[in-house]
Amino acid sequence: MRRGGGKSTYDRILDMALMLFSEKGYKGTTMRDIAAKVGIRQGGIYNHFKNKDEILEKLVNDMMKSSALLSLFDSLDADPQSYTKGKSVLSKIATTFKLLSFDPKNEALFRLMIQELFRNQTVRDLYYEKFYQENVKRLSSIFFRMMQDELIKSSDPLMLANEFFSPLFFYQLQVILLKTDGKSTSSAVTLFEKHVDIFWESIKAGNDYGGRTSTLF
Amino acid sequence: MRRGGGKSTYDRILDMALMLFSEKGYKGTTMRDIAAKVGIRQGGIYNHFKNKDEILEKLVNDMMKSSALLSLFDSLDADPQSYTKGKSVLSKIATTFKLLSFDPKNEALFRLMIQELFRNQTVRDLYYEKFYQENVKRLSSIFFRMMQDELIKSSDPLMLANEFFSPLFFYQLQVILLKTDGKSTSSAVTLFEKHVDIFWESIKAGNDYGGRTSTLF
DNA sequence: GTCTATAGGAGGATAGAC
DNA sequence: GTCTATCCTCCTATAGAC
Repeated sequence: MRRGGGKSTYDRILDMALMLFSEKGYKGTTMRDIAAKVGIRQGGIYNHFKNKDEILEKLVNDMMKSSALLSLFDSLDADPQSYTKGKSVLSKIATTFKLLSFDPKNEALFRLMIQELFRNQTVRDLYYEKFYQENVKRLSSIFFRMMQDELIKSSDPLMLANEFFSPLFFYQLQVILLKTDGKSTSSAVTLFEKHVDIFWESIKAGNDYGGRTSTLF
Repeated sequence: MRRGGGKSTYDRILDMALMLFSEKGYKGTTMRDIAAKVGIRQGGIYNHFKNKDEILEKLVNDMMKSSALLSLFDSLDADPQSYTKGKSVLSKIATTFKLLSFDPKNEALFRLMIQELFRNQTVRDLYYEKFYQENVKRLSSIFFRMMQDELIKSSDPLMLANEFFSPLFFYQLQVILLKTDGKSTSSAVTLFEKHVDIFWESIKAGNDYGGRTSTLF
């Protein structure tokens, strides 16, 4: 560890490795590439990591602990009032997705995750349990409570969660792809809000009073 | 070319390379791996391809020409009656997505595409123009015609296309991931139909006659 | 067209001086 | 902890016999 805000070599290796892995893939990145970015010689990395795999493992394990999305869910859970607001909760979630697309660290993690999804069992398990299942479960309980409060129509909360989540994931992929090519993201960015608008209109408890959209609770 | 239905070595190299690339990634696959699967020696591949890159290029270029989804759109365009059926058109598209998840060749292409998306400019261009843009544009024109026929509510066709497409893409990813781990896909498979149900309910021209859902056409 | 053999190089990892 | 030097393995690609 170095003092004065400077990062330790260990941390710098992780940072640079993440950037390189996310750009060129794990196999496409050499220890020499990483060392060069860090500013040390290739052999120097082995003072901090046993081998290349250990760097990837450490990065993958850190993914779990740094989910800005789950933090948001936690803060929503802590505030019982939040569920009564209905659409604004969904907007907050969509906005978080949008902002994460522009966070360099999250972008790199996303790219790494996608690239290693089929090649790496650990990444796949992590994606499925901690990213997909966890987020959909959290969303599901939000929709369930909204149904209880008769804010939205009664239906399958888990299915709603899937339907709300999947476009957000997809739009984030689009934004990150556009950024990769240095293209404008302006049109893709509007998709997040529009998704919330369309989705909310389709689930909200009937403005069309007396319609077939009665809640069963 | 060999006679009698047997595939040429050239084609077998492409087939095996696609399978291996989709499992272990381009960089993670060696020429020896490919040769072993084909049943020839490593050097023999160079009688058919200049180098490893040329195999990938050929595979990538073939992706364009083999889109079962675009074939479906073409057949829909050829049948003017199809649009009047409304929901069944969407079901047909969703079912195609679902079936493609279980087509080995499509699955391999999907995996290859995802893995190379960030690493390979050509794959990225292809994904964006031929896969994303093209499909969304086709969907968009379907929704536009449905609006003209007052089958569905009036709104932005392009946005509807995005909202309809993105869950299908996402669910296909889930199915393929589950298959990768040999897990059951039964729960994921139902998502396709449920998506169509939910989506159609949210866009169809009002059953609630006289509501705020009037079409503007 | 496929084989063997090999060139040529890149990449991961270690040893030992400082 | 970082450096230099080196080892060794693995890989792509080529040359030439069959």
